[in-house]
Amino acid sequence: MRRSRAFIPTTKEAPSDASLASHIYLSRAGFISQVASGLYSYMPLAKRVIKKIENIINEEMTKAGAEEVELSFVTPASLWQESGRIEKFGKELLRFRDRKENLFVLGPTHEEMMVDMVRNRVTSYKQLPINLYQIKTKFRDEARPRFGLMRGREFIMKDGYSFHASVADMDREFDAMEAAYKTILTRLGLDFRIVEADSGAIGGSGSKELMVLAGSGEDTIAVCSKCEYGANVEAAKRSGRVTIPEAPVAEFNKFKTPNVKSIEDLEEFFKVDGYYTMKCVAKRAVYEDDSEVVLFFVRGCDTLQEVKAQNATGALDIVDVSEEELRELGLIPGFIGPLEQGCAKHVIDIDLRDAKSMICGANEEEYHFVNVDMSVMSEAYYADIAAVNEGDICPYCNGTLSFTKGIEVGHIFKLGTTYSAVLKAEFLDENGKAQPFVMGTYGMGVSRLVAAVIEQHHDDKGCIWTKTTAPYMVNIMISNIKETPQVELGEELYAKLQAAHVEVMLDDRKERFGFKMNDAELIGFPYTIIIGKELENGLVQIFDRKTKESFSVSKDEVFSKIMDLI
RNA sequence: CGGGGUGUAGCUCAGUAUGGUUAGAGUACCUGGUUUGGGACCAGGGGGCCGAAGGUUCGAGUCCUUUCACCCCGACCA
Repeated sequence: MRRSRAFIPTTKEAPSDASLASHIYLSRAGFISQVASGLYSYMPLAKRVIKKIENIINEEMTKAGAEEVELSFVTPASLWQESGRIEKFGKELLRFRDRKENLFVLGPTHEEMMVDMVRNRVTSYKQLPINLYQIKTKFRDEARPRFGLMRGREFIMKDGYSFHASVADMDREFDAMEAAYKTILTRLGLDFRIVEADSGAIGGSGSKELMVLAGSGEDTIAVCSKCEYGANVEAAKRSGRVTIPEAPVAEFNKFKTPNVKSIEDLEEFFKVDGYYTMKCVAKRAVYEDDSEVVLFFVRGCDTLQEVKAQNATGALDIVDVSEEELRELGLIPGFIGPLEQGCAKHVIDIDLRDAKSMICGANEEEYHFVNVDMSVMSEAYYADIAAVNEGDICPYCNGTLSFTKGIEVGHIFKLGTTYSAVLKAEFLDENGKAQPFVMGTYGMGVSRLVAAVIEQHHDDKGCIWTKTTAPYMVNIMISNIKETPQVELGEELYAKLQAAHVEVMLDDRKERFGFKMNDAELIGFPYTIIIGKELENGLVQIFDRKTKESFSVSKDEVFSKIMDLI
């Protein structure tokens, strides 16, 4: 492509509302154009990058035995009513009616559509397994879209669904998809981690997220210093802590503790480590038809992980409760403990099972119990509800956990029969018995990947595309188009590289050197061939965007040199 | 969905407290000229329903009411 003919509207200034590097540079370099909140148009450069990513996904999916399909974007609301998700998704589903007043939904994900396509067509275990995927625009009417392509309302996603006759076969496919996703992200040139994730209300026996590591990521993930373990903090586990403080020595007793309400007060009052105190976090668990107050107990040095807490109760949502509500139930905020207290349901963190030497509220104004032995509460409901801390011990080895930020670019689920059962998608097994399909689902955010590449690969000058994602591999810059020899060499190289199937841009604009260089750095071509002053000595320069270094080569060798580099 | 903020030239923004000729700057764009290794310089030029609707007033970008859009924090995000 000739730069003089290309539609690449670069600007010196970023949109005032852009804060993330990917948003700023993709806007400034003329990749994307915002049209409304969470809606972006892809200009030529972005379109090229998207195609590259899609091609890599297609290649790896094909290798893994998956078949590409395309489901309609507009989906009948009746399918969503059938699965029950029309309520669950709520306002995120954009609904509208056609001229015949039939209700439709813009597809935010396509489990229902895919199941609908397969059910009654695949009817025997002999036809299984199958794995179908598509790469398509999705629409979720997010309450608050933000960060450019990172969290748009309309976005491109690869979504795949596999159908199996057994859980074991689904597990096999799940592992194969994980491996394929690993290959895809590696080929894209990304530094990533596959982590264990919260499966959420949708259930299923397991899920993993693919996290591109970047400081600007919205998710916090815990990673092990020694082994491969990584998990979203919403799901991270631990096996304990490195050092356990010395236990306080005391007899079981009820102590008067005036004005000692917070954990800090307790630690100060008894001169004891927070490890031996018990914190109560009261929440209201909201279910489909009713709600109740639930008391969550964790060690004073821990914090409640709300996603885990929600999962432990099976609630649809958990919300804060006021002190007044607690008092109405007969609870005394600041002095709530698990002993001798039956006002509300308890969930106790597993780390407190059989804990000794604990201090907890006595459910009486200004009193705490000391030297509590939790083994007396062995019948209580224990669950993993505490957030892991940096420095906690890995659940699989003796390494320690540390936190890092990640961008979720993929999520793979073992769905099981969640959808097939409710949508009555069944096959006949070897015994002629009807069984719902066992399913897996595999998502990857294509447009989010575009942003993720830049979040991980940029500098203060602009984008630094990896070789497999770059919209053009080589940029030929003619420093001064009034110098005929420069133009001639530029044209010659341009023709030669095109003939060699290299994606090449020829910057033939009547602009000054500095202007064109800044432009090239902003766009982020991996290599720029600078044809300029040194041509008098038979030399041109090759500029490497990643290292920002350039070196001279003779004009006769530049073609073979660039072919070596790419 | 709660709280806050902003809408003026393609873009980034002044101007609005205290209403007053023809609404400004930088940048981008067009013309001509000089430049040509890190976003050049000079001269000339085009470009605005001041988000929208209604109101107050002799007079509204500015004051009042309504509304829409966009952004930020939070909640939400299988």
